[in-house]
Amino acid sequence: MSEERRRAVLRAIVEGYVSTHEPVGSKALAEAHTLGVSSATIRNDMAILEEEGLIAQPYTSAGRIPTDLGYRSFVDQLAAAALPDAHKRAIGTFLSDAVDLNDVVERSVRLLSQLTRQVAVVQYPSLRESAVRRIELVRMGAEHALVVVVSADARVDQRTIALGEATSDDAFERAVREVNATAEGLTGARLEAALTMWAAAPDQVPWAGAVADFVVTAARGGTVERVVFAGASNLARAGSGLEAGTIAPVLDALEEQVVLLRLLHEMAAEGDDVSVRIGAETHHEALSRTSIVAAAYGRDAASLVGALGPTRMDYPGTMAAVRAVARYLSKVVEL
Amino acid sequence: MSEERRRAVLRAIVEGYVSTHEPVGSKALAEAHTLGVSSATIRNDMAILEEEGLIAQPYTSAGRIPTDLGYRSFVDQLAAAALPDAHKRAIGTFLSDAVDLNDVVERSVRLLSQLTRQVAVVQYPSLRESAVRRIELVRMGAEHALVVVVSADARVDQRTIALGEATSDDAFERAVREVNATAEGLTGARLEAALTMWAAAPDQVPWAGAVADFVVTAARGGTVERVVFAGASNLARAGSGLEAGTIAPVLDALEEQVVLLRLLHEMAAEGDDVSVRIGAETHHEALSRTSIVAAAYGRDAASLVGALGPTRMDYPGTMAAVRAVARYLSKVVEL
DNA sequence: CCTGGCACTCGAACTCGACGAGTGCTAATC
DNA sequence: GATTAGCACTCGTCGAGTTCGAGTGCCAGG
Repeated sequence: MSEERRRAVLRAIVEGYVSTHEPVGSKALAEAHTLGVSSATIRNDMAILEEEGLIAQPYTSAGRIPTDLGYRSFVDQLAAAALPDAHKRAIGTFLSDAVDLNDVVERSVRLLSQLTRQVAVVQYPSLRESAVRRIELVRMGAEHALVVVVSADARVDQRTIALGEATSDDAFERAVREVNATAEGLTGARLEAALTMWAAAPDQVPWAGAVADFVVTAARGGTVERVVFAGASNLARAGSGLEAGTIAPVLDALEEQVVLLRLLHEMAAEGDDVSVRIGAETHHEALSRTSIVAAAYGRDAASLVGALGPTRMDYPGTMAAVRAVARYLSKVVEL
Repeated sequence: MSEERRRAVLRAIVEGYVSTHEPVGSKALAEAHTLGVSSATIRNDMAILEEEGLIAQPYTSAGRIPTDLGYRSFVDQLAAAALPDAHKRAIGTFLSDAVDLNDVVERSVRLLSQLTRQVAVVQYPSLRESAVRRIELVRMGAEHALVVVVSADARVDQRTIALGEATSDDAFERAVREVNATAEGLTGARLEAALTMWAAAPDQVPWAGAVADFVVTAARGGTVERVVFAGASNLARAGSGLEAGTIAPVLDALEEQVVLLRLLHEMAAEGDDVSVRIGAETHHEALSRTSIVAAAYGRDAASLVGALGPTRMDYPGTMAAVRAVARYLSKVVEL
């Protein structure tokens, strides 16, 4: 039954290449004697694996390295690995005393980058519709004001608006009282209707429309999606395996957010426990030499945590760490 | 008067090296005939400059490159350069429609990284003591609550606190009313006194102390200092001039914040319009191959914007861009 | 189906020499 | 005294040539 041994050969090649960063040859594999066959046999298996497109030779007489497809096959056959105890403890102590959402996200991303030695990525929890709890308006200079909306699910959104023309203190205070009275406790369509009516009142302040608009979008689930990352230096560190030229585009992609967000959304749609994109599977030029391991967390599993690194990464370890951090984040965020 | 010409030679070497990234020799300099003397004369000048420690040879028979000291001397003699019109326009359009403080900072840092083609750094405006305008408490699950403090100067601070034990809705609502009545409009010592008294009241909720503490720190000027950066890819891009191994430590330093903040503080203390640290002047191993150009902005010029790049950077251009962005930021933030 | 053996391939690493950019020094010139 | 022209010298870069060996594919025998 050589089929099974071929899988083992592939696994050995992936593991060997990941740890040494060098093409692995049949002889070395035979001498590791975990396979129990001679190098010649391994060579035959290799020839078949190569034909199947799972491994490749950088040049004629070198050892083999896995292709994207090879990693894929390897990953698909992977049983969930356990996370080292030390790491489990790290997660507990690291995240337990976070003081607010920002802090939770910040700590998570740092932690994950340290556990995986990759670039860690955390998407801010995506938010559901929520009732308005309190609206605050604060003057900034003569012509602007800051609108702060606190939602019932403990979120705070803020935005500056232009007042357009001078507004008396009285009118200002009245607007604050009124908008609170109008919006408090409402959601969705009813909120929108109430606010539109309020803004349209005959002697209303001219900037009431702007306030109403913002309150509605804030209640609808916040303003924009954001992802934060940490551990960028892991890309550049010696032995990351990324050539000098390929790291700048990756950093760009990370900062650009848009690309990354789309990719994370796609991965969320796959619905697996932990989802992996390898090399070209990211469908993005800049990331064609990197892989992403991501897992959903939070209410409705609507947001993602992930780790990004060279295709030649430690998949089992990374997957375990990402999974664990995602679970822990879920606990914290679902409060 | 050869002293003056020697300065010109140094300037030419710096400019040449910055633009070509290659050591510049006496012959090339003579042929550019902006100096009007022969290569032999230039060689003599070079020998003196080398003795003064302003330039160095990578190896015996190569051209010269400026040392940190050489750049320093070059920078100190620099007259303020004008910013290209195109860049001025860019600043206007880029920053004009920011919707809140985060947005302003985010846009600024992006913009500056594009203008300078370096890593841009913006420290969040540091904050002064300010009166409390409104305190909001939102329950999160059974055991936690979020405290939101809106200050009179349009800042919003938030933090989760543990409730310790079950609190009835009535007690919760009463606490909100009371703490607002107690704190509104107050600052500093009076605020602290009022809140301590409130928290110490006989039948007070057990978590009143935590709320009081946080409100006081929030009013005192916010929680922590933060700096954001953008354009990290500029470090890695081909021709940045940083060797492969030196960029990981720089990225680490950027993410670590602490180092960077300390450095920025030191630079702020110098009080110049635009302040420059070159190479080893940063007093930090990881940054010993990079320079930082920074300028203060905001009320009391208490926060900094800056650009960080290889010591071999375009100082006049970078300084002009940093200065311009700092001015613009001041306008926006001082509203 | 596995294994030992063997001829072959091809990149890495090294040596070698030609080349030339750049230098420092000296003596002549303004 | 400052500048210049000339010249011998240094030393890194570049390309060609060479060796070395890891790794391969294939074949014949178990």
